[in-house]
Order: sequence, then structure tokens, then C-alpha cells
Amino acid sequence: MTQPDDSAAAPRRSILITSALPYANGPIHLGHMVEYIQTDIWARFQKMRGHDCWYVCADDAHGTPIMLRARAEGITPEALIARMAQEHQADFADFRIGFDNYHSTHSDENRHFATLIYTRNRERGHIIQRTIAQAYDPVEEMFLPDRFIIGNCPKCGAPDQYGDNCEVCGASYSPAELGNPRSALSGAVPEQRESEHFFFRLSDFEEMLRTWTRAGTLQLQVANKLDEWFTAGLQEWDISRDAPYFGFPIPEQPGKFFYVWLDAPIGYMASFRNLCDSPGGRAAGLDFDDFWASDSQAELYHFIGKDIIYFHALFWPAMLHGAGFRTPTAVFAHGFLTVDGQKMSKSRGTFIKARTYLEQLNPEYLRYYFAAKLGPGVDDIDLNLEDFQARVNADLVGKVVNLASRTAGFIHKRFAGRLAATLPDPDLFAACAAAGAGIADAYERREYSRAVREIMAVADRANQYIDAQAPWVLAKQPERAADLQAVCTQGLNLFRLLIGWLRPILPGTAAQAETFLGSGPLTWAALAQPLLDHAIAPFQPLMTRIEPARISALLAAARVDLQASADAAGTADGSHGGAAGGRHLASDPLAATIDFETFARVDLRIARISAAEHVTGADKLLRLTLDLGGETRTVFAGIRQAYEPAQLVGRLTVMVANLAARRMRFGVSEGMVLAAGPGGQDIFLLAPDSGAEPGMKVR
RNA sequence: GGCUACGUAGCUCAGUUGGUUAGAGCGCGGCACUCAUAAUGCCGAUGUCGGUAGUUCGAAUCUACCCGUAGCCA
Repeated sequence: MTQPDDSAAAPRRSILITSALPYANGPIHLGHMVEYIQTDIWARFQKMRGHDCWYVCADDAHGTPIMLRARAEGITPEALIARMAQEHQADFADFRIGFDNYHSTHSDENRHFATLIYTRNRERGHIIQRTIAQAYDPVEEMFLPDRFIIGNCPKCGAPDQYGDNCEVCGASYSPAELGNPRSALSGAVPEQRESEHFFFRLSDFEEMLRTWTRAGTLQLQVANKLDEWFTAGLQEWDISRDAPYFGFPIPEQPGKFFYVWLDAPIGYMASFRNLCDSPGGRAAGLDFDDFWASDSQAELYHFIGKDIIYFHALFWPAMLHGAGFRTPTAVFAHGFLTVDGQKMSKSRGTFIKARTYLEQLNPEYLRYYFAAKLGPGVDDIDLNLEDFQARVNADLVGKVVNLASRTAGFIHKRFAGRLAATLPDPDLFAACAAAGAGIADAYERREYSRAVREIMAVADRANQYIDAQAPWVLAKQPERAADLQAVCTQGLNLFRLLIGWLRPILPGTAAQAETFLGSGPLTWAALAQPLLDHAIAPFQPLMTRIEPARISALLAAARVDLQASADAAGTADGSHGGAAGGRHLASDPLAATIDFETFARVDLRIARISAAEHVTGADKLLRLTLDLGGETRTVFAGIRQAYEPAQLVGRLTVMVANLAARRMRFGVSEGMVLAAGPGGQDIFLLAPDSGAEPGMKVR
């Protein structure tokens, strides 16, 4: 092996990569980010190697939880998922997740493929109909998913447990076994009712699946798990749900809908179809069948969490095969994230939303830390905040970025920003560059932690070199100017290798470094050749240290989020409030009694927030456009610290409609919206129960 | 409860098919340097490799059981 890197000679691969689709009923949190960061690093690496690589994702927008949440907020499911899509994509973009396309399962493309895959499987006899009995809420007039039935655990007797498992003792059971069962929606006692359901006969595919799972498609631990499932016997899969349901109707079966998990993975295809049809996709000559036809030569990879292996390693390849499409090349499962050794959970206060992190810290820090801990397996990884800070500061700021910082100054002050024409130690450069092959191999195998270790070993060598050559000593000897330029050129070329190898992990920092080096995008192939006799831009600090204050601010903000959601839950089910209520009354006593006439003079109306935007120059205000069902009002509300505009669009609230207009620095405010809370991040906007319509009078 | 994975220095992790005194980074102690965002270099201390019992000339590595952690049980 004389070539340190073989990417130039390697054949160009066609690769389609996906991350699991986030569910559109909640915000992205740091647990989600493990997967998107892992996938994004792999996609960026493949692109850097010169392959034809596409990375797609979408929001998973169907199902009962979304239907019910939209109802609780007084908005349509479409409005809810539109808002979530906006929030999710903003979070991903700010974490520099470089999707080539982001779509939704609630889309024409997905309806097309869900229907097609269902129809083909049905024509081939893989789908059967059967009547089953299920819990039914007579008040809400709907069948209840297991999660929406609560009662006493049959094992330990703990009250208020969900219908599928007990959070107290960990037992799993069926809802029928619960003691004193009630609907979580209405509180009514569920009835057993019969309904016709559609089932996918997974066992038809046992032979095909046994072959597929042993074709290098799965990680060892996952394949072991599959063997257990094969031994237990493959069961039929219930793919239908009864109305009311937010999803796609099953063709020719009134009142029946596809179960959300049927059309969720199909969203991968839908998003790719949508990409093919986009201007960018057409320009690239993307052809859907090249990637999805049964004889496709392209590679197809799904990155998922280990909790959804069943759907991706059994149902998904079986459905695809049954419908005449290709099966995935591989499914890569990862573990869960813990924070400071604790399971990330709302109840333990370790639940950190992506947005909360972004408000405090640079996304590149987290990308690096996750990369430094990620391997190819399904083990959980821990975000140890103390270690996180130490690792990022030592490795990235102290070793990598500092390497450029300590050499670039001389090149500027003494040589007008020009690098020397030759390297003083080409052997050292070649020896370091040779590490690139092993690093590429580690990336390819998703052994990111190994890649990072090897990159940092080179960073150590580079700093040792600078230390041994002592450019600050050379700088004091005018006759050794050429040596000074040469040593700094050597140092900067080693830095270039490092930041080039780190580019999939640190796209933002690498982009800044590309500007600094002024030699175009750092592709893997370009790295092997040093940068010589070349002008570089003045050095700007590429990354600053994590200050401990940022970490505490992050934890404090997470606690505030937690409190806000706990308060929201308390308001929703009415089960809390005693102690807190007393505190509020004490600090804010009840006002003097008024008569009805006085109250009636206040005209309160239901309003739909049709637009919300930041007000430039105001750090507390949002400009809201309120739809009263006929006329619209512009209202400035001091709720910016508590709400993102995207969260508000589409939802219903209550406004004072006959308040005299008031001129403010930013415009005229025509009324006010009603909210509770002390202010700052603790503001809680009022919302009517479902059924209210814009313009309705509140009395 | 059944099954699976994991448990190595204060912290985060490497340890290839069992083979000499078990490694790295951070942190800690000391020295050097002062170009750099107080960053860097050199030296040093630190471990009953979760526990117990076995297999073996030899076990962090293989086996059994136990303890702890996480997940799956559609």
C-alpha cells in the first residue's frame, strides 16, 4: 500500500440514507439528536468521499396521539403537524443536520406508496381480515389504544397505570387485565366492542426474512434479538385502525385507516420521491427506481433507535418484498442517551430539548461529543456534562483549533499570509496523512469514537512538532525567517488534515476553516496533497471554550421547561394545584368584587392566531395576527420569552376584543391576548376547549 | 418473570483469536515553555479489570452462578 488513501480509485457508490422519522406530537430533544447526528456524520462522510449520497427524512404525522393533541389545543391535526414540522426543521437546521430532503408522512407521495404497498400485498394474499374485540370509549365514541386506558396494575396493584405496562413494577400485560380500567380521555369505563381489522401475515415472509437478516444487514446484537423472535414465531400484524383516526383511509374500506406504523417507514420512500420531483433532484438526474426497484444496485441504509428494530427489521423488509420493492442494504440501530448517568426523562429533570440546548451552546460541541462516544453497536451513550465540557475544551479548542491559532499569526505578521513553497518535514506530513485511511475505515464502519481517537493522536503529534520546533524562538532570529515560515506551514498543513477529517462531525467549523485556508472544499481526496505557496486569510477564532456558566444555564433552562410542562399537565387533568394555588393567591391577592355589568363590558372573544412573528428591536414582544372569523387584529403580546412564533400559529386563544387600540413604538396594538403566569419564560396562554370557533363570545 | 446486552483508574473510554510488569484522554502532582482563545510539551502517582466458583501451564478475555444497569417481550 503506497497510496495513503484509495478513495480516488474506489468506485462511486449510490447511497440513500435515512434517519427514523420524528413523531409530530412533541419537540426534538437531545435523545433524538444522537441519531440525527450519527446519521448526518455518515452522510457527510460519504459525500466527502465523492459518492452519490442522499439523506432524507420526514415528520411522522399520523395516529391517535396527534389527533388527540390537536383536539386538546383546539386546532386541526393539519395545523398541529404543520407547526411541528416547522419547529423540527428549525432544530435540525440549527444542529447542522444536512438533509437533502425533509418531508411528511401526511403527503400525497406517502398516500400513494402506502396505498400501493397495501394493495400489492393484499393482491398477493398477504393481508387478511378478521374481527377482533377491543376497548371502546362510549363517551368519546372511539376505540382506545392501550396507552389510553388506565387502571390498577394486575401485578403490583399500582393505580393509574397505562394499559400496556406498569411504570412502577415494570410488568407488561394487556389492558383487559387492568383493575378498575378507565378511559384516559373521558374517564368512562371502556366497553369491549367488535370491529373488523386488517392483518399483515408476517409469517408468509419468514424464509425471506431469515435470509435477509443473515446477509450482513444487521448488527450482531440485533440479529440475536431477531433469532429470538423467529423462535417465538412470527405473528400477524394489525395494520388497520377505526375512525376517528388521523391517517390515510384504506381503499374501499369505509371507516378504516392505515395504522400509523404502516405508513411511517413508507415515509422514507415518499420523501425520496419528493426529492426526485424537486428542482434539485431533477437537476441531479435522480431516478426513483434506481434506488427502490427490486433489482436496484443502490445502497439503502436506515439509522434507527434500538426500540424500533421490530418495525424496521421485520415488517418493513417484508412489506417491501411483498410489494415488489428492494429491501434495505442494512439497518443500523443505536442505543439511547442518558444524561449524567440518568435515563433522560421528564420526571427526573434530565429532559433537554434540542432548542433549549441551542439557546445556550454551540451545536458543534454536542456533535463532537456524541461522535467521540459513538460506536457501531446498540449500547447507550451518556452525556456527562462535566466530561463534555472537559473533552470539547481539551480536544477541539486546546489541540485542534489552537494548532492553527498558534501558527497562523506568524504567517500573517511575517509573510503576508503566504505559506512556504515546501514542507520542512514531508515525512511527518506523509505519516500523518497515512492515518487518513484508518480514519476513513472507522467512519465507514460507524466507529466514530475510534475515528476521533485516531484524529486526536495526530493532533498530539502536530502539537509535539510545534513544541519541538519552537517557532517563537525562530521568530527572534531574523536570519531564520525561512525556517519560521516552513515550520508554520507544516503546522497549518497538519491542522488542515485534522479539520478535514473532522469535517463530517464539525461542518460549521470546517466551513470557517475552509474560508481561512482559502483552498475550496476539503474533500477526502484533496487532503492528501499539502497546501503550499498559497495565500491564507487572516485567522479568526474558530471555536471558543465551553464556559461552566453555559452548562448551568442549560440545566436551569431544562428545569424551567420541565416546570412549564408539569404545570401544563396539572392544568389539563386538574389533579394538581393546591399548594401552588395558595402561593399565587398570597403573592397576588384576589381583587375587589365587581358586578356582572362591569364584567360584561369586557368583550372576550375566541381568536385564531393566524400569524406570529418576532418584532425587531423588542426582546419581549411578538406581533400576533388574530383571526376573529371575519376580521383580523394585530396585537403585540409580551410573550416572546415563553413562546416561539412557530408554536403559536394555528392555535386558538382568548382575546380582549374591545380594548382601545394603543400606539406602541412598533405599531398599533388592537387588543390583548389572555395569559397567566409571572412573566419571562413562565407565561401560559389561555386556550379554549375543542369546538370553540374564532369570533365566539366568551362569557 | 423470560430473554438480550453491558459492568476495566476520580470521569469518559480502548483492550484484536486467553500469553510477559492492563492502556489512552481528561482530572490530579511536579517541571519546562510563553507562539497561541492560560492553549502546549515532558515526567509522575492512581486499578482485587462488578463478585464468587471453575476450565487452563496461564483468564480483563472462556464457563456457571450471583449482584448492578439498560433494553425487548410485537
